[in-house]
Amino acid sequence: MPTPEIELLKSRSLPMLIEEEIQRVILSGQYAPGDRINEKELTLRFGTSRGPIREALRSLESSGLIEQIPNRGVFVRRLTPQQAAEIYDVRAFLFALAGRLLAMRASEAEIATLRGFVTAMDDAIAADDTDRYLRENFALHEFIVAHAANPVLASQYLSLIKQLQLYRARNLMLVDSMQVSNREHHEMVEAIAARDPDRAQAAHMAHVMSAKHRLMANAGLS
Amino acid sequence: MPTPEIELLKSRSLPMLIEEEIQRVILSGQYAPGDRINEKELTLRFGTSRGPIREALRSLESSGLIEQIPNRGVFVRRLTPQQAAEIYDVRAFLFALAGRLLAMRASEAEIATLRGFVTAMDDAIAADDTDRYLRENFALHEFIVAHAANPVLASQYLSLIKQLQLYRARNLMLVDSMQVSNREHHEMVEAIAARDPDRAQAAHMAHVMSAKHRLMANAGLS
DNA sequence: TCGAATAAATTGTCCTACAATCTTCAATTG
DNA sequence: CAATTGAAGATTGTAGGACAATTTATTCGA
Repeated sequence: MPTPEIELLKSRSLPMLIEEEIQRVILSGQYAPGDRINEKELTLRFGTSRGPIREALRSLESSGLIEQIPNRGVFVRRLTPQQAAEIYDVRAFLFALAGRLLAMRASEAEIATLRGFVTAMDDAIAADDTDRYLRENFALHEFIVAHAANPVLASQYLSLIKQLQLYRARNLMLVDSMQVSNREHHEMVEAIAARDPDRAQAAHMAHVMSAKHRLMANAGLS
Repeated sequence: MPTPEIELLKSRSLPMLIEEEIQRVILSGQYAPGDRINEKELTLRFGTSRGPIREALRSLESSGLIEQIPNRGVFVRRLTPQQAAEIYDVRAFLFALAGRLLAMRASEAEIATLRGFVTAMDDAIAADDTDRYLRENFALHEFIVAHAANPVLASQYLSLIKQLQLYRARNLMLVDSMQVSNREHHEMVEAIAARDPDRAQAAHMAHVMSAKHRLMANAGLS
């Protein structure tokens, strides 16, 4: 009886829609890390039977957002600082590859777009608009990865990003780190504009590692 | 009468076992890329109902071994040379990270093991024993990734390796390329032994890119 | 032989059922 | 009173039947 909103299927299968919705709920924080996810509750929420629900959960498991414990159910994954650090290392290398690839193939239009993001972030910093900064920041990163023309890379990178969202060290971006961060963005984009793969690769990797260190420092780690 | 199979069920769920078995069948080539996978056939093969089968297939889909087409079923994924090349690029960067991490933390015992692999491969080349070379080669790569102490890295790397196995360009290793390849292994291992992260990183990346180029050349591409 | 009509097979989903296991919570015991 | 036990109750894991929607195979007619 509930949720008639999921009538848009036909293109995507029901488990896929359910998967996306559960993912959305997890990433939005409605389900917190460690929370148990109840199948019956989901059948009520979506108005489907357990079959599609269980299929969706299987899919989510391989994406690293939930953990399945036999006979006990599925739980929203809980990331340790250690695990977050490991993800950052992998992310740095993937992002470095994205930067290198983009530097080798970026069009003038793409470069203009990239510069637009950086300028927008400069504006956001000047206006002390953290929300806007974060939005533009995410858009820049996503743009770079999406335009590197390597779907495998994009898929693995996005998977890591999602997992990192489980690690809410509630690190409120300080104006200070926004400035540092955007200086790094500037170097990344200029390296791409210069069509210098090595420089771009280094800049992209340095940027993620720098973000990692900022986060770890924030969390009181090394 | 505790059969081993029942014991396995304690630790791993039925869909997981099914998933592993299907994966084994795919990687062994029994199911070829493009083949359709029939649910009913699988229920007969495994003696289970469709539920666990479908769950296993969902899991396999996110691992990139199969593709799901709505209302048509699941098919063993078919990789284009282009896609294989993309996977190689990502693999190169992940492997570079593995090399770097291992160079920073390898124990004397680990280094000895690594040298053992390289020596074994030299022997295999001398004996023109391709099978043994391939076995040791796989073991070396796996060892490096497993001992880099980054589970996220290991998991993504292994996922790529599995996908690459779908791309059977039947590139029979030539003695020639075995020699080149093992020279690269030597440099990788010595860089690790020297605890030189930058050198190890470069050597590992170069090795994978070199393998990529050998494969692409074999396949008649650039 | 070709194409259309028909039959068969397959997927996607729901439902009910039930054993195995986990969780809860109250009664019992030390 | 705290800790333990143990019986309900809940939940997961799996089976199996059912059926609409869709795809694939087959047959038949032109």
